[in-house]
Amino acid sequence: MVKSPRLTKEDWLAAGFRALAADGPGALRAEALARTLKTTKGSFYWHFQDLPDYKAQMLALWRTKVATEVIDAVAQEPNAAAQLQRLLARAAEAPPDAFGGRAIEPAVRAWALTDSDVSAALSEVDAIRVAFVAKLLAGVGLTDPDLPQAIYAAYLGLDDLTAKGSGDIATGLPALTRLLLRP
Amino acid sequence: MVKSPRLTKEDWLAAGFRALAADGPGALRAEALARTLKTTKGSFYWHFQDLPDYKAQMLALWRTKVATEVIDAVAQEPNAAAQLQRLLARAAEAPPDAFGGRAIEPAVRAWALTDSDVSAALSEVDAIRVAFVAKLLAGVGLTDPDLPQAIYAAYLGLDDLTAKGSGDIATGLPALTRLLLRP
DNA sequence: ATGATTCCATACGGTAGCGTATGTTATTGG
DNA sequence: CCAATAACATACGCTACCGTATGGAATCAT
Repeated sequence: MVKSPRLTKEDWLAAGFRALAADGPGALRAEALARTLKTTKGSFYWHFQDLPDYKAQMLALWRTKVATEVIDAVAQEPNAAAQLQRLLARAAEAPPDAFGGRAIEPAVRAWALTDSDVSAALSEVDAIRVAFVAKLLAGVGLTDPDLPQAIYAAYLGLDDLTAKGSGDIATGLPALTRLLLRP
Repeated sequence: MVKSPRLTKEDWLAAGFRALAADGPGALRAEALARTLKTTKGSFYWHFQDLPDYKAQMLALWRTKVATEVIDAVAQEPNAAAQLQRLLARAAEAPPDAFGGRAIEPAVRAWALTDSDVSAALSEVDAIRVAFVAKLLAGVGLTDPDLPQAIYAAYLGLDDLTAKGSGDIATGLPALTRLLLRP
């Protein structure tokens, strides 16, 4: 299954996410991306107006992907307790390295440090996730208003700890799970 | 107290940390830093051999600063329980914006994504801190081997949540404290 | 003071990337 | 098969930065 030599907009965006995950936001350059795609920036500037336009489309794509990603993944579980366990177990897994997976989240967070649009989108995503965790916790009787943020912060921090490629997968969240679900 | 127009190596390094915190690792450029210091890169290349040398010195300085920073801050407390509470309370505070403070930690972590030396130093620092938290937790009878990593991850994640300058200080760790210290 | 040394300014060549302009090939509709 | 258009290649001027080289100013030792 050889790919067509013609590239789509989505090919460029996917390459952007790979570059972002591998080398950070500084790797989002037209000519560098063109080299990895074995083409030239003539293609880039046909599909996109300029770099800001390209980055905005990357951000929009990421934004829609992550909006419901985690929520959908646990929605199949029957009740809040099971959903919560599923969520925390998921957090302890090795992140999938595909685009949109958790592997690029630290890179997006790094990106947000220098781009206010990314920062705003990230704040939205964080708020959505914290609210979701709060709902699950309330379902098992934990109503401390600060707890959802703490749980979500642990989720983010474990991403940080594993993103450095130290090899070993962080195993902290099961410990939190035990702590939370004890009666 | 007007500063001397002559700059020291430390002035350059401090400017680097300000730039890193404000604009990310991509801001560590000789000429850009020179502009903020109202001088020229002639000074930079007198104090430092080149950019890699400069970055290595920044990293070494940060590395020594953070090695004992948090540990010293809580060492004055008499026992493990008090030290633990002090640590978690500290984590919930607004980070000091001075150099070496927690404000630059997300930036250093972003920096680590594209620099393996930074990544290695960060792994060391993480390991030291996790070990310290483990000691404190053991002092209050919590010996779950995964728990220190979870607590530290929450600490990191709260930095992420506040680093975006959303204004409101994260208040999640007190919730974790209550959860941990209940009998 | 003055000579030596430290510190900084300026000019230079080289590289890499941006965005545009324009030419060239590939694909499609009729 | 052949326009028409979509997709890409190439060349260009521009800017920003790197690292060096060298001259000049500030500071210090004696």
